[in-house]
Amino acid sequence: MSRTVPIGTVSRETGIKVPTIRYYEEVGLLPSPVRTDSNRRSYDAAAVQRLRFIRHARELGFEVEAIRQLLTLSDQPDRSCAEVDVIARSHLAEIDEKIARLTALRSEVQRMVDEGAHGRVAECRVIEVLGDHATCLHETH
Amino acid sequence: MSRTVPIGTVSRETGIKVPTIRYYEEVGLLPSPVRTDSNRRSYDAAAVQRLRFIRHARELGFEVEAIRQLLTLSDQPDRSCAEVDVIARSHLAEIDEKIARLTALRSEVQRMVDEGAHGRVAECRVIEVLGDHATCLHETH
DNA sequence: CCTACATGCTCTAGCGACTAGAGGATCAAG
DNA sequence: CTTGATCCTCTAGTCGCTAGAGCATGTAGG
Repeated sequence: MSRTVPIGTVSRETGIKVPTIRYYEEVGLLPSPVRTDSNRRSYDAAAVQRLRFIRHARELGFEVEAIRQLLTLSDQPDRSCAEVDVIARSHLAEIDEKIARLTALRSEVQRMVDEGAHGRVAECRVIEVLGDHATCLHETH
Repeated sequence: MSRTVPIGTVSRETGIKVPTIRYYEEVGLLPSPVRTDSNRRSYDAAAVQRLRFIRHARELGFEVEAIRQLLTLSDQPDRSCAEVDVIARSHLAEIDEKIARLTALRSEVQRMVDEGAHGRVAECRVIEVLGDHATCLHETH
């Protein structure tokens, strides 16, 4: 029927390393593919698509568990949409928090660089700055 | 001379868990403190300050290795400022990249939520969206 | 003074999400 | 037919912790 390809090709096409693909299979993100006579994994287009999805989701910060949930839901697309929405929304909140923290960090480090930059002073401010001031982030987690 | 306190107190004061403090000692972020007669760690104010620095730096996304560098430099504050500056600047670049990726992610997931939200369609778009579109981030790392 | 119980110690093992390497089989090209 | 790339399984390592076992101390109440 449709062409199937070996794991190295899939790796090249998806940008996911070979051992990582095997790892995804092991932890149940990717169904075990058919094997050739000589026991080699052989993937079809659907598997490649699924891996592409996994890759993007990982790149975008989803944890493997969240991806597993999304994939499970999408595999049985009935009572799914609402649940997917919940997962996506909670992830959205996470993202917003990460961005907020990183933005705070940015200005903190920027200040370090700015203040440290005029170079003369024997004692650099960096440690003080991080030791004393970064209190604004204390209860953010 | 100055009062020294046990590890539990330090933990409470810094918000770092006891095993984590011992871990930081093990990996060389924190010098081994003096011990009491009964072999218990006893920390002075400097150690607490150093731990506070470590905590903030970790919270702000510095890796342990970067923190080690910063602390090493600040321990010998001569030829240090320029180097600290280099480290801080390279971290600044990292942060900017992270923020950029997360912002892209945010709109991606937002779109997922928006498009998925009108609920009727039996087949949710989420997987497609992540599988096909997120290509904008491909070569960013 | 004795008993609880909290706190400390060391040591080992586990987590997530990979990554690297050993040691061996198989394939495709020259 | 040999070379080199690719594949297989398996084990162990990475980072930054975290949890637990099993034991030794410290502190407070009765």
